[in-house]
Amino acid sequence: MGLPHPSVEQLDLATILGVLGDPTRLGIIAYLARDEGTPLACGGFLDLGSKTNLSYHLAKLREAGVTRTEVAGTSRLISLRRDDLDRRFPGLLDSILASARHLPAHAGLEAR
Amino acid sequence: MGLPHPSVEQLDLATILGVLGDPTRLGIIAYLARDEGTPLACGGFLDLGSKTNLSYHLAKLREAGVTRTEVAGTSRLISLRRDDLDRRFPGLLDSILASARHLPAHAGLEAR
DNA sequence: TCCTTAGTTCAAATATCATTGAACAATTGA
DNA sequence: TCAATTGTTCAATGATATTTGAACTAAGGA
Repeated sequence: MGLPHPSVEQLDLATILGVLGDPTRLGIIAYLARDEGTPLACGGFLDLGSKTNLSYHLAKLREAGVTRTEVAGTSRLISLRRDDLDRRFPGLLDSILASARHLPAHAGLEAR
Repeated sequence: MGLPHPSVEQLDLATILGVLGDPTRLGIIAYLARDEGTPLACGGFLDLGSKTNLSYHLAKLREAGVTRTEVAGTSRLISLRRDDLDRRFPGLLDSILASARHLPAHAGLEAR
């Protein structure tokens, strides 16, 4: 049984910007953007916060329509809603990801 | 005596996105983008909120580095920090403004 | 069946945000 | 000087947001 996701028409710019205005959540989408082909399980973000806290932030991202969450056994596979976001807000995701690339948090990621 | 503004190096992506994740503030920058050549006084935003409330939101935008506020007599002239934002976060402002253009709030503006 | 793994939900505590009206300050024009 | 115009500051209020640990659920494997 899938989790609730907003439709493309329901995507709201203020909501999306508000949700992305947080270092943890920017970190999450930076991780996801590293290889958009492979969805990540929640555990993949564990160095960004506690399990409970990540559950909270990942729900925010999903509810805002930034990410898609698929249930796979006991795991949740998280991916960026790239197509939907690009259709609704062209260029927005890319400019945010490019800007996030210069973030200290992401500089850390680069070193892995 | 000028008001405090963050330097270009101090511009923070999460802070900027957070500040723009609000309908009133998105409305303000949409107004400003209508004619970037002419700064607007606070009074120009009065249909977006009360005087007091606008003072609050305009301070948020200035403190995040989104807008510049120049003192001119009893007025404050507000403008977008287009150059600084483009230098630090290329394409970000434009994609947000383009996305904001499809907002209901901005549809109202179009009719003026 | 029993245990482990992977996440969620809940309640509580704290912090931050948004909005308002009243009072205030500074500039300008009569 | 007086009064009007433009905004800011303050205090109070109510609404959201963030974080935590404990308890919980659901799926998989031994």
